[in-house]
Amino acid sequence: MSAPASPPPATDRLRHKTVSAAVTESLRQRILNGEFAPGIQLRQDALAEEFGISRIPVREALLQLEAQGLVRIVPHRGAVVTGLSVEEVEDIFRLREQLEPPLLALSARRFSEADYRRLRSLTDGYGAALEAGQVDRWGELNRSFHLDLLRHADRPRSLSIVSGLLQDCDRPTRLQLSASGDTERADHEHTQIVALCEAGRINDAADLLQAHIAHAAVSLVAIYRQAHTG
Amino acid sequence: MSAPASPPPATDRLRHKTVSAAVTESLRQRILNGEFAPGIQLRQDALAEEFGISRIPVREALLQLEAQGLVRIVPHRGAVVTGLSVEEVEDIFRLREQLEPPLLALSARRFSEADYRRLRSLTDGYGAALEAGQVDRWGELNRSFHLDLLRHADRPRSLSIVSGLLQDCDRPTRLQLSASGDTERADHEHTQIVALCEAGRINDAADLLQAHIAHAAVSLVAIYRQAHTG
DNA sequence: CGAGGGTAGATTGTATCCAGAAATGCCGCG
DNA sequence: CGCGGCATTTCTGGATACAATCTACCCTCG
Repeated sequence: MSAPASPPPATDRLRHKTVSAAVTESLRQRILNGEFAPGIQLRQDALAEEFGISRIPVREALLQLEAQGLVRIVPHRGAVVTGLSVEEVEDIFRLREQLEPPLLALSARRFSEADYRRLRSLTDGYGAALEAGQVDRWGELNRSFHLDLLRHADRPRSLSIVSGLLQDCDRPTRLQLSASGDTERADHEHTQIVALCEAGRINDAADLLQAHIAHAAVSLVAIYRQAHTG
Repeated sequence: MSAPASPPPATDRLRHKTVSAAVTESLRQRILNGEFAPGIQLRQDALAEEFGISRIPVREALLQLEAQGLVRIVPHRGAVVTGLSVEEVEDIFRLREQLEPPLLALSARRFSEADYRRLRSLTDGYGAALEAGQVDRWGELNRSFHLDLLRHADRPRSLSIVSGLLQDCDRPTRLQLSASGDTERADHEHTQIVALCEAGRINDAADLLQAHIAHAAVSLVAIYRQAHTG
């Protein structure tokens, strides 16, 4: 679409440093948004023409996406968008249950007033996005919230892993949003976790976080299983 | 592949499907072996000339390595080999302590006689590599052993994460090998873990695995800290 | 003599082009 | 009428060439 025909405009509003990075981000968003469903084959030529660029940045973007696990590249056969099996979804949520609560316990002790303000603004935006029905917005806010909760845990590798898990949760979670109605509970739990941290009840906050993840897991797995069997 | 002298032996005996994959593997091995030390800048042109290929596969290889966390690419400034800080090493071992034992408990119940044979052959090769002083061989064997222990846990994402953790342990662990002498204990612990599994004492095996990882962690962190302060 | 700017070199990022492999369709044969 | 081999066609992988950017050195000016 939108035949660019203008090299200087700095890749529209994406003022990324390189075209590769911009394409990577764009494709990532589109995959997470479901515009590219699992199983879809991404052809380099078509994408390059659509972006108005050469195939080289597209190939590098696909390489990065493969490393993130969003696509799978088979030699000489191209890149296909990956889907998550029920087992993978269960595994991801189990890992989150196992990893996030102890990290929260470490992180919560170092929260400053600015951190609490930021967390509250995220929960507020979360509720607003819910009412406005902005599903894609919600996913990004949820991920930011959970990562912000653990920000001060000072465990770089753990945070990197959790960040990847959250990204992979993001896709199927949007299915849940459209189908299920327990997003208000999630919102309430988010708010309560922050309140417990601020009250110094860190262990209770960690327990609630675990329960929060478990809640999301059960409803999501149920929906996911239903979608795959029906 | 037409021009350069000898097409097939270009990437030694690595008969990978694509040149990119071959270069990726070769560079990965060299970084893990310490041939490319942290902080070293990898220049695309030099690598391309050395391999007798163009820069394109080199770029794609560097992209993949960046995704694996082995190098860091800064736009217009090239790729530098990353090093692990003491905090990262501690974090990685803590994650292994947390993740591997429960996975072993799940996996051990499904071990077949063939699995035990394979595990024993790995521990045997491990000891042989120790005596022969083949440090690089040891790293690969150690990683294979730990992954084989968890192979039947049926947790795809967990295994993928642990695999990454093991790879990152590999580099600093080789420092430990040259300096410390407690590799025999590691070998003994490996053997004992397998024996406990075979005896059906799965919980004991999981406990020993955790202790095994903790042992490696304390000696490695000590050496690592010493190397970084001195 | 030191600091700032400018130019030249090197290095990365991107586009265009060619070769090889895989999928597809067609034709001939059983 | 169905199946297998073969040619075409399409797509990806790689090489070469060009443009943009950063770095480093040197020259000039205060």
